Amino acid sequence: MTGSGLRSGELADAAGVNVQTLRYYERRGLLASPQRSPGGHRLYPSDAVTLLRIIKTAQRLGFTLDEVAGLLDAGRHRHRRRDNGLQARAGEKLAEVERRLADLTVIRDTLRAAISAGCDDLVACAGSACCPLPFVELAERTDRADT
Amino acid sequence: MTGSGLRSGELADAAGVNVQTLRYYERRGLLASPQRSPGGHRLYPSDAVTLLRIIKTAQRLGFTLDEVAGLLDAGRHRHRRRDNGLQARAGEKLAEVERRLADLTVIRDTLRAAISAGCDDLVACAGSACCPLPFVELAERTDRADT
DNA sequence: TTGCATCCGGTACCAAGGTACGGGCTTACC
DNA sequence: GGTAAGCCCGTACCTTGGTACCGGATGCAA
Repeated sequence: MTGSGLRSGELADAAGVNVQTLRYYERRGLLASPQRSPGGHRLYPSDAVTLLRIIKTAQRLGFTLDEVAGLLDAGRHRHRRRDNGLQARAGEKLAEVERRLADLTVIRDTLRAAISAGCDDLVACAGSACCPLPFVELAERTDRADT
Repeated sequence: MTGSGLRSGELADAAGVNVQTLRYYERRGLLASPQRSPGGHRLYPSDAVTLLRIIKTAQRLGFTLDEVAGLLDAGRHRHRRRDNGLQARAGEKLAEVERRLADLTVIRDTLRAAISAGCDDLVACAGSACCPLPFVELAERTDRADT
């Protein structure tokens, strides 16, 4: 009978994730341990698909899995003391994304400048005063373009 | 005598990196194996500081260590067949950074919309038609905000 | 009841860029 | 010469978000 729940493969297919990912999310606390069949197979309620979509959306917005778990928790027990809800966390994440955007913009502009200047050899550039690449200043910054 | 070269700790301090990182870069092929003292200690030429700055700058511009190694190689043996030099690679990296910027911009706008709309619970949002969070569309995209 | 697809738990592995640890040797300074 | 700091190498570990593999058990349909 179809009313008894989704098997892990069915849920994975429906949500577009790997079966292993479901078990991983369960370990990480994002998915509650579902009911089991008498033989021990997981049986998920059908709204688990929605939950997975929520997780994927939040992840897409830049939240880590730990943060997603926190967001889901915050929604469940209404512990929200004004600094705990989605609003607050989205605000922080927005600030983070904006910092990252500003940083990437600097990187983009620097790459453009290097291309315009015709730089074609890093070592030669480092020795010439007219190269736009910031060999000294940027050496201090620790974050990279893919962070 | 100071003319004999920098010891690994001195170079690491001068370049602002960890001593272990020097050995790591050597393994990765970014730093050539330096001369050794009679007892086996590394002795770097003083321009190794510049090389490390170059590496850090390229990294900062979004190149991976493998890519940095390629850039340095391309500069050394003049193998450049027009698609191999810094110009070409910077062009590709620029395109990559621009894609990332566009993507982050979408994320930023979505976060702003969620904040404006007053969303404060992901699960509730997923159930309401008026929430600006793209639970369906974005579920398809595999890349996340930190990629 | 047989056979095949699926699922189980546990563990290992992947990328990327390092960082840490341990046991033992070298170097530098007094 | 003594002592402390520094360095050697090899190896293990870290983060994040999964993915792969294994031997064995289960579910389901014919």
